[in-house]
Amino acid sequence: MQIREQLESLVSEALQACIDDGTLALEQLPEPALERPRDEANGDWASTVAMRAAKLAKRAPRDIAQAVVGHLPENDMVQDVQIAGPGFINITLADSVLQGVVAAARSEGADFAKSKLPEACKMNIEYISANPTGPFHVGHGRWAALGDATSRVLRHAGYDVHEEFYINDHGVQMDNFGESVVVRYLQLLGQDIELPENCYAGAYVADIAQAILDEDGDVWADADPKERLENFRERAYAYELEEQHRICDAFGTTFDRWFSERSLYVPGDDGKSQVDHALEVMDEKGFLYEKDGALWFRSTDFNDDKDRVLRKGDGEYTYFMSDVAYHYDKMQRGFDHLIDIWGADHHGYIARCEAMLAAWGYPGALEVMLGQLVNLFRGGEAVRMSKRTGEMVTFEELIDEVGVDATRWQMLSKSADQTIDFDIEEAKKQDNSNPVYYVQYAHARICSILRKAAGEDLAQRAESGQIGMDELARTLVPLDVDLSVLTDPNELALMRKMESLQDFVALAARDRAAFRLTHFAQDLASLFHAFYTNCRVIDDDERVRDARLALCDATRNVLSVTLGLLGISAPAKM
RNA sequence: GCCCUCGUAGCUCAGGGGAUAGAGCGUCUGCCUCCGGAGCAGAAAGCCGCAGGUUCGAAUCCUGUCGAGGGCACCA
Repeated sequence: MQIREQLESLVSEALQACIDDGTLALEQLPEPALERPRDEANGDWASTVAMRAAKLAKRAPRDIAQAVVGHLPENDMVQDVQIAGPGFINITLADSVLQGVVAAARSEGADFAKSKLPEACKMNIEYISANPTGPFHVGHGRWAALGDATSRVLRHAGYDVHEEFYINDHGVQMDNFGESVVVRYLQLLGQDIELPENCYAGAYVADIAQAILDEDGDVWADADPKERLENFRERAYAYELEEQHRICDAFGTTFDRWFSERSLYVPGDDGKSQVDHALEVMDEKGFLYEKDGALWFRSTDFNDDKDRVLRKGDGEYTYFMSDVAYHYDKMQRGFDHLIDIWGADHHGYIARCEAMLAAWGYPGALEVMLGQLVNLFRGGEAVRMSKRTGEMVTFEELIDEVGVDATRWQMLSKSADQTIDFDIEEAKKQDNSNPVYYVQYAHARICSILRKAAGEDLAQRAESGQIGMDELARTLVPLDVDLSVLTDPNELALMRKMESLQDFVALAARDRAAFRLTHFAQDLASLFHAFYTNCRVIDDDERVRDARLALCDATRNVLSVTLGLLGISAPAKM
């Protein structure tokens, strides 16, 4: 059982005892109301039940607190209980409990601070979802970092998470893209034609045209325009999709599925596409109607501002129709909960999407996480990032220049609700102004200490990659080493922080707030550096030395787990 | 006009209805005979945009208001 749960049951027992012997006049057993005090002088955990129950029990909060404390069962894990302020019941854990966390942090490895949920909710999380018509821009980078970290945090908190990338390969933009390549191709052949208004102007389009020219020569110059457009479009599409895969890989973002929008229009075994199926269901329920030659979804029945067009007057389906079919498909696949991550500029699209899920009888199944946009700067000067000007800074250029770890940190260290002003020069700095290196430094420093303590042989084997840091540390200090000498305030503070991670992850998952892990990582690194400064690890006393090495090793793993949840590496050297 | 996000230290931002509102950067003062100084310790710095309300208790919840950004297509 987790520490929190054990404390909750202790407080509940005490409350029940108070009610049973008439000390507290309450009909119902109140919640134990445990929280973590901000100031560690107030203990490791605190219950606010006395203040909460004061009104119902018609007693002063401090009296209630006194009664609860008086009825608290004896328990080895509690070292001290104090009543403070208006009626807080402050609980300090025994050192042995914290020392147990060190042992767990060493033995559980990547699973440390993981939670198991009684029923693992099946979640589908969709993010980035770009048009395959050009390179990712820095905004896509934010969704990549956010979606990836959110997925990792949710998974660590016990959810069953399926990550998905939706390829917008169906609309008119695909033909515009193909047409752009055609124009560049013909220009390369010396033809004097201008790029039409709605075409893509980026230099990458000319690169694709050049590649086709290199491969096929001028055979397309006089080809059938329709055939040429299709050929160029599909080749350009394949090329950009490959690029997007490559960049996601480079950034460390993996998807369980890349879902093609086109596939929604392809008939299945029964001769019907997913679009047909979704329309059928909505028609049966009476949520569709025709007006002005178009097919409409009566989304106003479900809180939308106005009804939405699914099929236009010209017979083409809208982008919204695709999303309807796509989300229908997701629900058909058995997910309990859908998360879509979108930019704040898509805010107006939320209501109609929620409406369609409500129409099918799944109100609340769709959760849209909105992220505010990213503005790019270089040394304080705004940098343009428009896809159409051809003068954009792509996401790939950004991670090449800044690095994956620093880019992820920059994208994740703020709440998704905050606009990011990403300054390339600031993010590039490898000095103390960049917290990602402060955290990584703590990890590298620990590895260095472990290597030093392990002696040349082991250190050599670790550096050549023959053994990992885990194995080195376990060879150096066994997992069941005596930790009872870890009682210095610096040591206790470090252990307390590690103990809090599981709760922290669970809350970050609940609030979809992966960015909080950056703060945890900084706090933990800071506590380690303080411990390191004040407590000599490689001490003459063997018991102290071994216990402290174990503490270092535990911290190393917790830093690694925390950075791992953010998709950031934990280097053994830097 | 309507909808969403933000407004907290000089700057960038945390803050789960609870205790004296925190961190990093910047500024100032100290700390290297010893395990990685990308480090540590300390100081200065705030009517939490403004005004009401709910609550035992509000930076946090509600209403209004001012300011900044984003959005309100038979585009994708």
